[in-house]
Amino acid sequence: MSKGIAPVRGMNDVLPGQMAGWQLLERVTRELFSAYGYEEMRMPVVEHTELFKRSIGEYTDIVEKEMYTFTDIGGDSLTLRPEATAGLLRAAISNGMLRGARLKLWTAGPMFRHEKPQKGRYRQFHQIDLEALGFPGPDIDAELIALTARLWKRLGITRVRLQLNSLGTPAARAAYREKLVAYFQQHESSLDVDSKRRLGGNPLRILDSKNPDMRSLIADAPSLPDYLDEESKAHFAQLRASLDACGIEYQVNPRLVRGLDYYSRTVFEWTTDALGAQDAICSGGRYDGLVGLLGGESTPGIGCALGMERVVELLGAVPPAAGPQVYVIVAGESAERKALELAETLRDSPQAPSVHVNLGGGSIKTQFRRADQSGATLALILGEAEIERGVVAVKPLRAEGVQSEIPLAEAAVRLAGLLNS
RNA sequence: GUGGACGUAGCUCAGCUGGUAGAGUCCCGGAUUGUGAUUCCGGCCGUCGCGGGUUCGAGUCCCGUCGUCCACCCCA
Repeated sequence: MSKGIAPVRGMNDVLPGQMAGWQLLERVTRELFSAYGYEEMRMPVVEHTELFKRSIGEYTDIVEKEMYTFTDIGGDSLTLRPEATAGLLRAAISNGMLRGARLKLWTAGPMFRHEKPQKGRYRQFHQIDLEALGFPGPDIDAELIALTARLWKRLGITRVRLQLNSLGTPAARAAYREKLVAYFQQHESSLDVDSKRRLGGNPLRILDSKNPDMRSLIADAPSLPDYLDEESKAHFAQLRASLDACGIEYQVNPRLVRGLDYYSRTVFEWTTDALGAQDAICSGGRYDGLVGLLGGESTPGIGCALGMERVVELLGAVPPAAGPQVYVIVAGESAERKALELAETLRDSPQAPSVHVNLGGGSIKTQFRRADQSGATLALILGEAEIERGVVAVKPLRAEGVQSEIPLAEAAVRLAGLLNS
């Protein structure tokens, strides 16, 4: 045996036993998104590096130190997407989908960020992403949030909390940022190491600090809501009124800022107390300037992304898919061919039951154990004795009942009767 | 990127102050001729994460490295 090859750090295999949760999430989101009028689309996993620099922001953690960037054979700088919004907008622009249109779109797939792996944080992770383009008002903001709230309900997830904030227009945000930097510079000596670093890059993130020593300093800092422009205030008030009307609980958190530069006005984040430190399961916001920034006709937009690994973790134990309806036990090598033939005949029949044939041999005892473990409703036993008489033995595995025999020629119909009873 | 804990059969783990690896489970076979639980018997499975060092001798001590987990950081 030669030496094994390890998986790439932070990149996980999803094994058959874990798929039930993923499939449940995928099925429920697909149905729900469609019901709200969102259409699916798919984009490449690789984009030009410039796309992410321009959208996410050159001085964000993601762009500065977390991107999988490489030069391809043609000499282009390409990057494995660290998030979905930029690529989706690029695709909408590239394909001429905007032109004043109102679009509701969703996509899902792997994203890549070179972070230190931790529970709920992986280097390849999966997001489901929703984007609504061309809707300026707070109505879409409210509907999008209502959709996510309904998603948790459908999935049976209860330990979640919604936080909400408005960052205002880029101009208002910039003005606030200046005030904030000035304030923290005055108190630079009391800043911790992380906050000093953030002061130059993303000073708003200082507000998010978990360091208790910073609490009083942060409490006295200029507050973002005081610097909001009138239109943003009105937008936010209408959003809140709509959420109230829909009975969606939320908490306004003036210190909720996002790590991506493109957000404006509404930002929101769903968190849970059930996952440890990586507690954000879905977050997003409005990005009215982003389409223009990427070279498209100025179009308002709002979107959000949910982390599939994290949500699947919250689902807990999802019952596995049902086993086959029948399991064919092959008594003796001489019956192998006939067993395959029988299975194919059954699959050809109008009833088309799900059939597993025992493959790879094994004693009768072992085959019965496999039949039991497969979850099959009925076991069929086919051996030389049965073949000679033109029958197959049938034994119920789940319900009480005795073993019987049915003619091979009528197998499909007779089995259908037994399975329906 | 920083700090801490951990890394022994496919899986869950035991292995005290260093003496040359063990249990349960899983899988396979058997316990009267072709029948799933349980029980019993037998079989299969390990370069003790990897690489150095100390020692007569290391799974057990030291260093490094890789990985996992937790927190910081970041974020979905």
